[in-house]
Amino acid sequence: MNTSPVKPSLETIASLCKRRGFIFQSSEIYGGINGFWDYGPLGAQLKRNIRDSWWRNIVQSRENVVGLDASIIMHPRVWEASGHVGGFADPMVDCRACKKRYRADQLCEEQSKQLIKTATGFQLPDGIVCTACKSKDLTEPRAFNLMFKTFVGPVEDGSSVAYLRPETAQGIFVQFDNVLSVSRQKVPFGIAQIGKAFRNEINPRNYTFRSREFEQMELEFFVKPGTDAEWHTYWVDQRMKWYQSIGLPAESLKPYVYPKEELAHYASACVDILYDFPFGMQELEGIAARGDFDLRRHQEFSGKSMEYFDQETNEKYIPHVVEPSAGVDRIALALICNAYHEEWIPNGKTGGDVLPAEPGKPVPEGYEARTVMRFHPSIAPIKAAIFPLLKNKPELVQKARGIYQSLNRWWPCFWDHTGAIGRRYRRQDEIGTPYGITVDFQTLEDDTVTLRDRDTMQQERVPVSKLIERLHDALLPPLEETSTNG
RNA sequence: GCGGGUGUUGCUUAGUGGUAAAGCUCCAGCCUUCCAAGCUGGUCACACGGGUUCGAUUCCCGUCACCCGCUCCA
Repeated sequence: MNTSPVKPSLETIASLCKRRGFIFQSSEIYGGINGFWDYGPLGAQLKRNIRDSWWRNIVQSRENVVGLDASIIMHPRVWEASGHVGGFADPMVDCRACKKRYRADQLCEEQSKQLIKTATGFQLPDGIVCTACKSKDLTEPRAFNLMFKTFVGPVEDGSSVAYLRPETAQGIFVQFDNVLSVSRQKVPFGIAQIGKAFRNEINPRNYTFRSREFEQMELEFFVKPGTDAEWHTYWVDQRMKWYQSIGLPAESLKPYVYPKEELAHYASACVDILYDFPFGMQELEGIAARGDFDLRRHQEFSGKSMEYFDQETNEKYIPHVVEPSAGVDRIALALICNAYHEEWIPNGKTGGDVLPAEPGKPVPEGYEARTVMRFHPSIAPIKAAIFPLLKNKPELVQKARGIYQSLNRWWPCFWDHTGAIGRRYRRQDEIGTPYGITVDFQTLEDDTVTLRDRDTMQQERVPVSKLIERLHDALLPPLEETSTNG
């Protein structure tokens, strides 16, 4: 049932997220801080569910993938080896006349000149002009270092400089040998990690989509050289299936296959998985075949061997890697956007069908508005809400309370006894709780409750003794395909 | 970073050079035998910092944040 023909605006989404406690602005009482966001009670639970689903799919259900939790701050040489210290600091030039901005090296290259490197930074050679307006009034090249810099220890000098990791992947590469030696894995196998990463984005935008602090879920899957392409295809397929398993419809997702000229020099293939956000098709995840670039670089920079000995073929090689790298916050935002629906439902007297709400138009006579978040039950923050039909009847309240406490042991549940029952259902609709359980007078006679479905608003009577089983089945994540073990 | 817009309570809005109103939400109570009903009461706001002024939420300047477009996107 799709009842929102028109995509909600980002503002509508942000308003609901704040109102219901999914997402707040960071440091809001101080005016906020650009590029940082906090997750409220429901957002924290939603993110937890995303991480759990990913971990279950990538690590728990696969014999040949193991987990890791590396530190955020690593030895600064890690970022020299990874290329982030150099590559993350592209000097930029602004045109004072027409306000265009360029990468200094690209601007020089266009005009067949060479960017001059100085002791302190960069300098434009003579004769460089703005491509757009031909003005010579350009700013000096300014380095935008996109890594957050900090100092380890109390003394802030050059020898104590360190960086907040701009990606979690390097922690995996750096521990490759340790993990290999303790996990009894053989190529092909993977190491997975979830954690925070930090990038000093020039221009954070689109709500939480491009933030300066964000959370990644990354898998480095190590394969025998020459098998990169087939494993890359495999992981693209696996990842597309996972997105659908958490409730993103196939038609809202699109793989973007990088053409050769857009690939990094060491990569043999890269596919982004895009989601149809209110602000356009944007990436949730990138799946790259990176060859042996990372392990080889760390071998060079550390002087430690990253070679793997393949006992079956008696070969020694540095494994190649396929890297599915996903953003938790982007997935959370996609799930929220996808879940949001407004509809007009007939009130009791009128009857008739549920209508999709038309933005900006008044609710028609005989109908009332409903906002409902249609999260997939397996990722909904709250799984069930338990209500006594009336709060001034102690026997109902007591019975319902007992049911709440028994279900609460298994899932995040919500207790609500205030106001009319309809109001309580609607409240839960707006936070996407898939099930409402109501204790009424019949419950006291036959020990059944009503189980109300969020999407259809239909109710059925279920024996209290069957509730856990019913919810268990309904909330189970879809069966996921995990055939990496061959 | 550039240009445009916005900023009054949780949300949507009103309003004023003399410190602010309403609806919804929320909370408490009453009532209520299944979909935002009703009654009574209650909490909560002029983004931040300067300036002008006897007095600024209102006028001026600056800052911050968010939205849109451009730019950027390792």
